[in-house]
Order: sequence, then C-alpha cells, then structure tokens
Amino acid sequence: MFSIGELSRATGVKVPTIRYYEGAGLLAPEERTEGNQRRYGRAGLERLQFIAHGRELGLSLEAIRHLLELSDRGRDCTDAHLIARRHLEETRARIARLQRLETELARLSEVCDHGPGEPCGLIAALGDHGQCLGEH
Amino acid sequence: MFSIGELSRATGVKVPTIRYYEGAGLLAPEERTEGNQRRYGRAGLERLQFIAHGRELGLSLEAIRHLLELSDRGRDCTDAHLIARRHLEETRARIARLQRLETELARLSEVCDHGPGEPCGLIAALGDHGQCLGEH
DNA sequence: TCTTGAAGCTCTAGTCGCTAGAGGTCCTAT
DNA sequence: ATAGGACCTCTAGCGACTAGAGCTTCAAGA
Repeated sequence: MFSIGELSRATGVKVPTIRYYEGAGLLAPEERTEGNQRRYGRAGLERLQFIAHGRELGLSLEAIRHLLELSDRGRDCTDAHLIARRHLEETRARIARLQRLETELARLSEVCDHGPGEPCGLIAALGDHGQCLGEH
Repeated sequence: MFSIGELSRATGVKVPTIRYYEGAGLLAPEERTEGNQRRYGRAGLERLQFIAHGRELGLSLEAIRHLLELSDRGRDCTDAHLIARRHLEETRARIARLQRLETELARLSEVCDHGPGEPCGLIAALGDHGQCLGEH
C-alpha cells in the first residue's frame, strides 16, 4: 500500500495534482486508513502512470478518462486508436501553425533598422498585420 | 469615435474580449458617452490591433503589456527585441517538443497487433513509459 | 509510552485568457 | 414615441492545475 506521497515520488506527479485527478474522477485510492489518509495499491500506481504518460503526450484529461474507460472495459480498442489518431492530427496542425509563427517571429526580431529617434520597426510591425508575409 | 462594436468589427476581436483587455489594463476607451458607453479614437483602434496581432503571434498579455509600455515610452527598443527573441526561442522549443510527441503518437497509433482477447498494445504502451523511444 | 515534526487532510481561492449569461440601460432609426 | 439592437456591469465557468490556511494523523526516536 502506498501513501499519496509515495505515489507522488514514484510517478513524478505532485501530491495536489493526484488529489485533483481524484476529484476529476480519474483515480481513486483503493482504501483509506482509519485516520482518513489515502492508500493505493499497485493498480493505482499503474493507473497514475497511465494518466501521467497521457498528459506528457499532451492528451486532455477528458481523452485520458475515455481511454481509461476503454482500458477498463477491455476488448475493442478502435476508439482508443481513434483518440490517438485525432490527437496526432491535432499535434501536426499545431506544429504547422507554430512553424508559421516561427518564421514571422524570426523576421520580426530582425526588422530594426531605425536610426536614432525613429520608431522601432519591430514595434511598428507588431501593430500592422499587413506587414506579415503569411497567415497566422 | 468608435463604439466598442465598431472596434470589434474593425479588428475581429470580440466585444467581451475588448472589455477584458480593459480590465487587464491594456486598453482604455478615450472617453465615455453620457450614458456610460465606451468611445474609442484612432489611437485606441491601433492599440487594439497591436494587441490582437501580438496575441495571434502567441504572446502573453503580460508580454504585450510590456511591449505597449515600451512603445508608449518610445526610444530604446532593446527590451522589445529581447521579448521577441525569447518568444522565438520558446516557440522553437515548443515545436521541437511537439515533433517528438508526433513521432511517439504516430508510433503508438500503429502498435496494435493484438489477437482477439489479448490486450491492446496502444493502451499498454500508454501505461508504460519504458516503451517510448525518445524523451517527452 | 510520549513527543515531535513531516506528511496528510479538506476547503477556498488564484492562475490565464477568455466566454456565457443574467438583468438592466442606452442609442438610433423609423 | 417606440422598438429593438447594442451597450452596460457583474458573476460564474472553462482546463489543469497551484498555493495557502488551518487542522489531523502517522511513524520514528527518546
């Protein structure tokens, strides 16, 4: 049986976050001590690792909840693959978007050929979308 | 003089968001009508465009507030370039991180060679960080 | 067995950047 | 004069935590 602190050290998930996950209906302790402290078993540890790993991969708690249900029910994992696939697509879209921003930012931080007393090109460019090359 | 709705249409920023920016100390209307409605001038419009553009570039309101102060004070824009540069670095780091996730997700959504009744490889992999190839 | 102090408990509120809704007032065109 | 769209303020909610107050419990050493 693990205390919440042991679970925290074992997974790298902070104690208040574990309690938060419990409130969010993702992870309940197997039992409580007489004094009302949480005690987890191996299953709890693994479940928390599952959650933590999903979060590292950028999945929402919503998506993780869904995956946990599928995992609890076992069998058909079509939905699980759908979730992973959808998340992969979102990730790709976010990468593409960030890359456009990167280009823009790189350009912006170069633009500053103003002489003494003249306004800064960077600040001017920030106010004027028309100076941008692409979409963002 | 523009009403808040006109400003909204001109910039694409929603009305409640403009009010939120005001609460956040980024943008105040030049004046109010007798009936307490906000009225903005050209300066207000440009300031909002500045904010909106900064947000599109993913800058925090904090960073934008800072840039606005620099712009208001004019002259030395070293700090402005620092902000832009730091944000560019953050953006690059986020891209790199997302790309590692992309690889992992792509791999994950392929892994599912389980026979009928056997547990799904995807769900197992989600619980076990050790199966990952890289860092994330 | 007692004591101490780290670790646990619950509850509330704050973070960021909005968004939605309630319930009321104002402005403007007909 | 009136209708109704646009405006006002205020409060609460989102997601995923984080921080703090004020209290209780547990475990190890004396």
